Amino acid sequence: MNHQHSHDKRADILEAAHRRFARFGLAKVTMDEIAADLGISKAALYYYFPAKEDVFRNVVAAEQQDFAKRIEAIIEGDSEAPGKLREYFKQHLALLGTLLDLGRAGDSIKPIMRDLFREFSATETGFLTAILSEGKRRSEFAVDSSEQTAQLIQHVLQGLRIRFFKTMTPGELRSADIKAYRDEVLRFLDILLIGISHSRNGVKKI
Amino acid sequence: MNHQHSHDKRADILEAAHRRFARFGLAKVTMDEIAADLGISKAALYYYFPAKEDVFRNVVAAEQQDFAKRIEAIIEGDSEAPGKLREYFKQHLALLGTLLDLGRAGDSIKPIMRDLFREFSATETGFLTAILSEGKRRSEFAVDSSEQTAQLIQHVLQGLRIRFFKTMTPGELRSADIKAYRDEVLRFLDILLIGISHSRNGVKKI
DNA sequence: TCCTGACTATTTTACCAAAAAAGTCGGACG
DNA sequence: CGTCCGACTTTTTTGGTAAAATAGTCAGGA
Repeated sequence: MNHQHSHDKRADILEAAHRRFARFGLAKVTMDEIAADLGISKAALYYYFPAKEDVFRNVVAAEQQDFAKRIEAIIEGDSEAPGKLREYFKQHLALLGTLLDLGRAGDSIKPIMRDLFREFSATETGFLTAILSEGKRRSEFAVDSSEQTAQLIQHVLQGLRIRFFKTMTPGELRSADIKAYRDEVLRFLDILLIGISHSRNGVKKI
Repeated sequence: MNHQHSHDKRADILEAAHRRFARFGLAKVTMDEIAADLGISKAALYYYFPAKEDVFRNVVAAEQQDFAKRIEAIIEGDSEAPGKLREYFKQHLALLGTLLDLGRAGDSIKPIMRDLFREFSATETGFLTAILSEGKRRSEFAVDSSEQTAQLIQHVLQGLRIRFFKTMTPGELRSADIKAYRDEVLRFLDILLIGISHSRNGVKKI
């Protein structure tokens, strides 16, 4: 919208805040520190943002919007629906990696992150529904309800994510653990792709 | 097994404790109350159980063992593997319903429940692996690794469960919500059964 | 062996005061 | 006017402590 040469001050603040949040987490970053990083006073921050939480939300929302942009591009593309679903999963995992840093330092942050994810989940369901619907239209997927299936996929991803971080957060999470998580998500994707593929047979629903 | 404590006094205690725990949760039940229910002194409880937590663990473990018995019977049975997997899911949901009551009153209980579930998860993976392996042997299922797939299934179930209670526990959970959860698990089962069915085609793994 | 009453040890709760951080405001400066 | 600061007020977190509640122990009795 307004990126002329003059640095958008809000963007600067968001960037500085992002660095701090990624390193220490919401609770362990003070507004004074962010202000000091930028060489301005805390009061200046409050000129641009009404609250600390608002700064944090904007940092996360920015990442989510980048993700949304990438997914929209994928949906617009002309590959087949299964390929799009694969791409979606790939981007989803990338987003998670980015948000991983912001989400540390638990407890005080949890309700906020929950909010952020809940709001964004509607968007994600929309994307998944779009991909599934297209696949259905093109006879690449066979699903009863694209909406319902999209929601199931999202809930499984969310569930695996929550489960993962619930069992891992004690102690820093090693990249090996993250890889295990990635692998499991991709294994789910494989089963899912067959499970919703159009050319099914041999299984009777009871 | 038990000629230490002759009669079923332990069972009596477990039963009384179960009633209390199911109604109020671990944190809101005192040993004095359980003892009073049985008309004995608190010290008597400590004759049979070394700690309050141990009583709780035994209550939960009893339910899990009942579940294990039922699953073993199912595995021994002679139905087809997909049917066994369906039965497994059905029993799994039933177990969850039973444990639901015990698991209320959060925070103090969480690490204990986590322990209980974690220990039991090895058993559950074993059951799932057995069902999947049999299906594979009988050419009813096509899975690369029964073990890995069993683990994935279990993690998805665990994830959906955690996700569900994480988003629902504020406020009492209504039976309508539980039904939504059940439906989602069963929808996952449908996709899973197709996804691992032997007669797959038309989808290339990339 | 099974249990009790009376004990001790530990955990939870309530409270408060001090410190830290969030958030506000009148006014300066270009 | 839009941008920012210093000084201010308000809210939240922290730390410490005492009382209450509850877990857990023990010597001994039936």
